[in-house]
Amino acid sequence: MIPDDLEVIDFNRRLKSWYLENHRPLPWRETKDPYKIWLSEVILQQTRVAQGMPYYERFVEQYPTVFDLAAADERDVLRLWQGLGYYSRARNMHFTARQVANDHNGRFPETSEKLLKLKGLGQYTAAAIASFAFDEPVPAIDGNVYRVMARIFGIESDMLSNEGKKEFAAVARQLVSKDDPATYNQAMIEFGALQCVPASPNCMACIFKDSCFAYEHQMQGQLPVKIKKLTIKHRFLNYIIIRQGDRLVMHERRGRDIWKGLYDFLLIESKAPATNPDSLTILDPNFQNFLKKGRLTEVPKVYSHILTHQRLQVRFWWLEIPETERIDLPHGMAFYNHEEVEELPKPILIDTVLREENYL
DNA sequence: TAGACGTGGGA
DNA sequence: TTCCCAAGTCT
Repeated sequence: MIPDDLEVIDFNRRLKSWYLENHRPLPWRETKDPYKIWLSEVILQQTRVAQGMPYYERFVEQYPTVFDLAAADERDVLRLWQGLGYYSRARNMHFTARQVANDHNGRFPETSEKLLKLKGLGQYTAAAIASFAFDEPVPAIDGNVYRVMARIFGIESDMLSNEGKKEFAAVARQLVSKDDPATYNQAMIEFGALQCVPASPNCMACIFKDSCFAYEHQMQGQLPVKIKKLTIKHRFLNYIIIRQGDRLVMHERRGRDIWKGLYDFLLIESKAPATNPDSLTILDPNFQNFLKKGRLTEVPKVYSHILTHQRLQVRFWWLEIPETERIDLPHGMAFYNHEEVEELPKPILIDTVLREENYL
């Protein structure tokens, strides 16, 4: 199971030659700039290359250096991030940019140990940056690498458990090339992404088919072992889009719920689908007040939005307030004109609805 | 430390 | 439709 030194040398030689012939030319691989490498790594956390690529291009364009990102408003950073998901990545990235700019003269720490102290950088990302930008011989273990190691070396422990992670890390430390850790880590990741894919890998075309544990035992479908218990919560969200002229009432989401830092509308959450708005007045006294001042129209379509741990069923109502009415908004809520609404960071669901309703 | 955190794509 | 997955991290 644990490879000996000779096996490690052979493995590295084969892997590197595969990488040199087969890797994709990705922009963040053309640079040693730790800032750009960091941007790409954060963007790619739990994200496919195809999905992250346009965001990477836009961030580099908009914020060419860590100082540019540090100088930006968090709101604008979130807006540029809109649609990528896991928005804490954007908030942490912005925080870290300011820290690097202000406390480190714009220079990123050069070891994985120090990088690990920065917000938004865990074991994987710290190792990735340390090896890619500074050639530190540390293994960067992401989902691809877990899969490659589990299959080739037959590691059957749960990659999501702490003991499992330790076992993988121990093997990974043996494997990582001391001469060229940057290429080694890129190669492991790329090999997992292109050849040793999660579903139906083409093992006939694999350079390791003569020595792969999973192939030998036909366990490609069982490895790696991931034991996850995921409970899906169903929620019913009812949004009142208060509108006066071209202005909408929006507010920034705070607290521990989803979409923190993003903007949405007056939200009334119910325990069951709310078919008539009257039932919502009981749940929200503010709504009752607004209702008297305007005209309510329902958006007929019911939206379903799926998150990792939640399944959202969402309804929208427009509440049109005549220009002559003056209304008091609850704390944190404000009117935003058309241009401002466009510029605000919003959950993709909100953006979609505003487009489908021909507001944006 | 187990659970939470987005979105889109493919089988 | 439903499920799983995708360059993980935070609390």
